[in-house]
Amino acid sequence: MYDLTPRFDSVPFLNSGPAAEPMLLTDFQRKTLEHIGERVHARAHAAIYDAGDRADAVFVVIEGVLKSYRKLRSGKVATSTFLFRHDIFGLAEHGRYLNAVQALTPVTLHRLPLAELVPLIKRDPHLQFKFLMKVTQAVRDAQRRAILIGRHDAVGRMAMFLVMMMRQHRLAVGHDCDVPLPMSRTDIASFLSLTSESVSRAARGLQRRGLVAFEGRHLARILDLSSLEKLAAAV
Amino acid sequence: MYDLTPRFDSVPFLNSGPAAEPMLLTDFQRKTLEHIGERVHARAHAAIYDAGDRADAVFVVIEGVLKSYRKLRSGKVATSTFLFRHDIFGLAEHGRYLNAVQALTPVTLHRLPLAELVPLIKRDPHLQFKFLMKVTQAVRDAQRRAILIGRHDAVGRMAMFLVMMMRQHRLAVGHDCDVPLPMSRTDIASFLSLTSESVSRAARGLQRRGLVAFEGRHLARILDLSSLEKLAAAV
DNA sequence: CGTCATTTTGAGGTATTTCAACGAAGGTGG
DNA sequence: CCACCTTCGTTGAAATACCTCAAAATGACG
Repeated sequence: MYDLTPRFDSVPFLNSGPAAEPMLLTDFQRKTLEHIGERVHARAHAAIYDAGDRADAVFVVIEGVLKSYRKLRSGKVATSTFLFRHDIFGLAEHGRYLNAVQALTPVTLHRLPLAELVPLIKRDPHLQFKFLMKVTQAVRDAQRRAILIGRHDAVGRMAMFLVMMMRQHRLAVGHDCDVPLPMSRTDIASFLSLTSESVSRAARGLQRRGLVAFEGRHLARILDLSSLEKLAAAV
Repeated sequence: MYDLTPRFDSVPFLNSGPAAEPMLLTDFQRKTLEHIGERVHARAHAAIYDAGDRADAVFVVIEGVLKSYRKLRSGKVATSTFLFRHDIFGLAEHGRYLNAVQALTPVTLHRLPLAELVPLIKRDPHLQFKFLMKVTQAVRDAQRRAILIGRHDAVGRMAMFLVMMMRQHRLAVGHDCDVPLPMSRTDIASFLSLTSESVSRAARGLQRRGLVAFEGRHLARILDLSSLEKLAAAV
């Protein structure tokens, strides 16, 4: 009647909330994955793979931060996501990676060869379901980012970015007003589809309004969270 | 060692190309899905569900076109995707739909209750894998759209949109220069993160340059495909 | 400690957004 | 079936915001 061919909105499936089925692997699943995978270490600025490389594995971030980006014909780079602990990456099409991935800090990865992973998840539907949840979350994030980029004001986009980074950091560290920004302003700019000049001005604008204090280039101290969130939510 | 908690870049998995494992359902899988699902019909402009509704099913588009959108606090609507034949939708979080979905034309849907679908795909890993491929494709599309919106020129975005619609149409009809546009200019505008005025001007600009001829509001005749694609690719 | 890339700051250009009004289309009721 | 009304779409002119180009300042790295 119908085939599952191309794109689609969204995706479904379950709640994916803290309350619902937690997306934790069971001990057995974890052991199984570690069995087929291998640890990979990389230094800051190291390239994990380039766009167009033959896609033979997916990776799980164990430690460190990376960026996933694409070079456009115009020479600009479009950063699609920043990757943190527990994130998975390796999006491919026609057997080739779609994005390039580069380490921003020293990283430890778990490399899962597709030749082993695909048969494994085809044998273990519950493990596959964890991956399905992860991919679903990726769709949610991508939609959120599309809304973010749709905004036309630079400071609003910067505010949303800081809130994103804060949430990301809190998942790991808990409540904290100091948000580390491992990426460069240029990276932030390409993620927000702005020029680095606009990012600089937006950051200065937030600081002038007393919402954030930037200490150096890799730390943002949130001073007025509620105002920042109000600004970020004012889409 | 790590849990599969939140977001991640991308996603992996296989080629998903015409050559590779075709994303067609086997006869058995199709029959199984039809067994748990039910047909749903809706008229044009009918709401399938609203954002925040309890998410208890996902849908497959059998016939017709829909839009998936989100109302923003500012009153603007952000259209996340248009949904065509074979597309799946029903993205949820914490048990609630994230987007609202509305029919643009009369539609026929296949409604798959989660209470039945989830156990089914947990029993049938090969069927689940088809869904995994679909979700992966959604991530690809969302990334592509993010790049699209990142462009700062309205005519370029309009060109990309027309190329997208053309490819979508060709999947169904084959080679054809007449591209139907079931959605309104306002819908296009909110999909491209532009004002409807800008869409109107961009359309007029493309027509003036002899690339496209708009016949009425719901048909675009592609006159100079190569130039249009060149414009769309000039990111 | 010196070099070099990144970041910041400034001024001007250009694009889209806004605001406002007209024209066209679609849907409803008589 | 026609007329009315409401919504959507188009066009014009002005304002705002970002981008571009250029140069100085900061910070990173060997």
